[in-house]
Amino acid sequence: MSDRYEPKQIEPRWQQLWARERTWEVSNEDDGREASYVLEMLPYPSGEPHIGHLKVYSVGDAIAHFRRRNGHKVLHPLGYDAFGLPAENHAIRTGQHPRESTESSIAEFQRQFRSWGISIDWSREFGTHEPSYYRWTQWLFLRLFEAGLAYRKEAAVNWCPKDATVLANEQVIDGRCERCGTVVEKRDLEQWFFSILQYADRLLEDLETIDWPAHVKTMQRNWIGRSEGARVSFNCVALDTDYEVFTTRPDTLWGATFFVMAPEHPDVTRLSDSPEVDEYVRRALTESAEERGAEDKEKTGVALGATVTNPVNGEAIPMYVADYVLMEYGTGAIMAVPAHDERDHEFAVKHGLEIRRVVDGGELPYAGDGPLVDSGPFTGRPNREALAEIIEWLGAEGRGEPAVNYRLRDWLLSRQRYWGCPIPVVHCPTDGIVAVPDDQLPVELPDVEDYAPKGRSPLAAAEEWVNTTCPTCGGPARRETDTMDTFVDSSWYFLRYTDARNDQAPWDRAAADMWMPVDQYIGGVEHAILHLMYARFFVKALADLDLVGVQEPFARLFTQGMVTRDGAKMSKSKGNVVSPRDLVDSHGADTARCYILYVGHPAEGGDWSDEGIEGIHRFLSRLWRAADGMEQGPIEPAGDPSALVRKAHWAIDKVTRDLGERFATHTSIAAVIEVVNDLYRDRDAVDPSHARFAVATAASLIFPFAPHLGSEIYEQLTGERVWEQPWPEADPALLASETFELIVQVNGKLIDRVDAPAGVESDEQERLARASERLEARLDGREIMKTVVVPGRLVNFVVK
RNA sequence: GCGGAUGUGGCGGAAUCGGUAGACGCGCCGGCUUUAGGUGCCGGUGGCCGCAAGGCCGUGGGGGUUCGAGUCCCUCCAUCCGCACCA
Repeated sequence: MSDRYEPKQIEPRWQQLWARERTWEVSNEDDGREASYVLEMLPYPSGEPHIGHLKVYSVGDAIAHFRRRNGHKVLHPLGYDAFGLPAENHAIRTGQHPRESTESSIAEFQRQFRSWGISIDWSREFGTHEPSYYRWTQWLFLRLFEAGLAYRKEAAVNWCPKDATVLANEQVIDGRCERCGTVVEKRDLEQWFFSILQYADRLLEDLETIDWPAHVKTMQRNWIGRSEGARVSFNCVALDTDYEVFTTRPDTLWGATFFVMAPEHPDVTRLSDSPEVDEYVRRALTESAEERGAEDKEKTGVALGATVTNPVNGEAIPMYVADYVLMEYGTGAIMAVPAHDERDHEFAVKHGLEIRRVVDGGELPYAGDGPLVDSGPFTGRPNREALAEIIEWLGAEGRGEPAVNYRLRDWLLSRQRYWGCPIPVVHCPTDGIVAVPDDQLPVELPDVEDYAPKGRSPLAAAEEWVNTTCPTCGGPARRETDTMDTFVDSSWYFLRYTDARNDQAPWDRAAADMWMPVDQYIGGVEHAILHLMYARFFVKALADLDLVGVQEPFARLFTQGMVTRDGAKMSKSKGNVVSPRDLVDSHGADTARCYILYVGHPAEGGDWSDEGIEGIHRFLSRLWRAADGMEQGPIEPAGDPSALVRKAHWAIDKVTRDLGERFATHTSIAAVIEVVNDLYRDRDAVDPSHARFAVATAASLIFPFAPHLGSEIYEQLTGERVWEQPWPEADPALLASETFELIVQVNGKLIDRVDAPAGVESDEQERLARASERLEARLDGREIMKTVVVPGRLVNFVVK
């Protein structure tokens, strides 16, 4: 053994041992231990791992190790989210098959993940692009299809002209494609959808049952966007048609002074053939979502020259077409109440329309509550109370009913792209859409010459593959050429890990029941909506099909903060990227892992500092040198416990609570540093057996963060494998010290500190405080009005 | 605009239940070791006044509750994140 800490010699040895002995593999057999499922979000293998990957696995691995040593049987698997656009775009540029580039990235990820020493059950590893995986993605799609939860319909969908594919609502950020930033267009296309909207209420209610960060729950609630109100019919005499609107404020019906339709509303052109309307609609439709949604956009619109009848007072109110009304929400038409809605107010002012107050209160537009005015039979009633009665009254008249609306839309899952899971259906001229029978799965992705999207899936060019026979009638039929959104792949992967090698079923029910739900899920907050909402929907749908026994996939969620450098996000363009590979090369995996967990609480962002990592490296070196020369033998401290032994017990208690209860990895590591510092300071005075105990304890406590060094030192001192040892327990008797520093205050200000015996009586504690010389000087003869004694802590004298 | 979070030394951060503000690390200063640099080890390090003893100030600003506030309440400011014409 050299006299220097050499991670390059220590780390590979342990990694090889763990691989050879398959240390982190777990079986699905019940062995009496509590089953615990710790999972980091599935990585997308592109290029090589970045610092965010190092962080998520450093956090997750610490939790997995901590649980194992606390008696849990831990499932901690890993795989790859291998389908997707970057690999395909790379293929378009270079002609290299996406499978090749993806698999070489996966190989690099595997190599680096192993070099980090994370405790993964590699026997359950897979990529979502492997036919043995996507066979079951297709199988699950068919179960949802049979249940009516996957369907095809024509709709105005988001189209990214650059990526030449449709996008889900969730993938459009500020009117732009999430991936490439191109302004998206609306196109009417027939597409596949999942009925996530049907699950909106359950997705909302069950948030109560899971332990997730509040802000993530809030984001999901806002995204679902549930609004309660009423659907109300307005009759249009000219066309003899009833138009329904959705409103959350039926109490303001008496204040409705006009009626507005979205430009996309099919009846707009029937209601008016004026060139002005025609021109307005045409312009609105060519505008991008971004332009139309611009913050300070004026409220434009054109009168349709027709009227509708307000059902509550029989009044004829004018109809308009205006682009501030959206076709996708509600019914594509609204009743406008300018006195009590900001947008309607703005429109009314601009177009000189009547503004009629019906709720008493502040300045118009007034969206608050108050007594109703000018509201027929409801005049004088508090608006909130009247609201329900108005809905009831509308119901009796046949003019309305209670209604709930959601912001959430059904999940558009088809993509006109190559590198994804084929949708397993065929189109038959006789039988229509026909599911591919289960025994013909997987429908394998064929090889093609040209990956470039041309407004239809590149798969359409694989004629031999496309032309097939109908499973129902045996006649000629064509395969579906769209592929699935990659979020489908990642909506069930955590179930596959429970039984990853099963070729008879996606998973064995008993295996899934044993492990699910994931006890601790760890990942970036950027998936707060997309992945986390889709996976929740999938599990609920699968529960309804009796394929799983849980309603929620992830019982607890931990969202890690982003690692920055110089306060900025790391990016190649800024040139401030820290590569995990270089770090492991220069300092070793243990140092890299510890540093990332030490800069701050892992839920917060942390700013990378090249000097900071040296500090952690120094600490691990000091720990290593403290052990250097120590022989194998017992680690129980001999004789009376010294301050150092007490300190070690204090650290055990601190790390157990910080790591176990609040994921506070930074203060956990700081506690171990303190033990090592104390040992160095006192090393000449300390009993050798106490020093051994301190070093062994430090090794045991640092193991979840620095597994190689922890194992190395622990083995050197004890001959044992630290991961097979139970998590250490602090001796409560050694946590309580015999004396404490009694704080003496005057009016809450610190005056003096005096030594006092632990467990001292209140009277005695006060007497000790009064004896302080500095107190006397400070009181300067003033009278003590009141004395506050906090046992075991302080005495506060209130004067004057 | 709505919703959420955050604000503490030169820097990252700690203070977990209203009770010693600044743990731990970086940086900086000093000492020892060393031919020297580096490494290592020891000590110091919130600001101001003071030779010292000691004193005063101090957790984004202002106000409040309390014997006592970084922590609770009100208000303002700043930064970050999410949503954004959702009727």
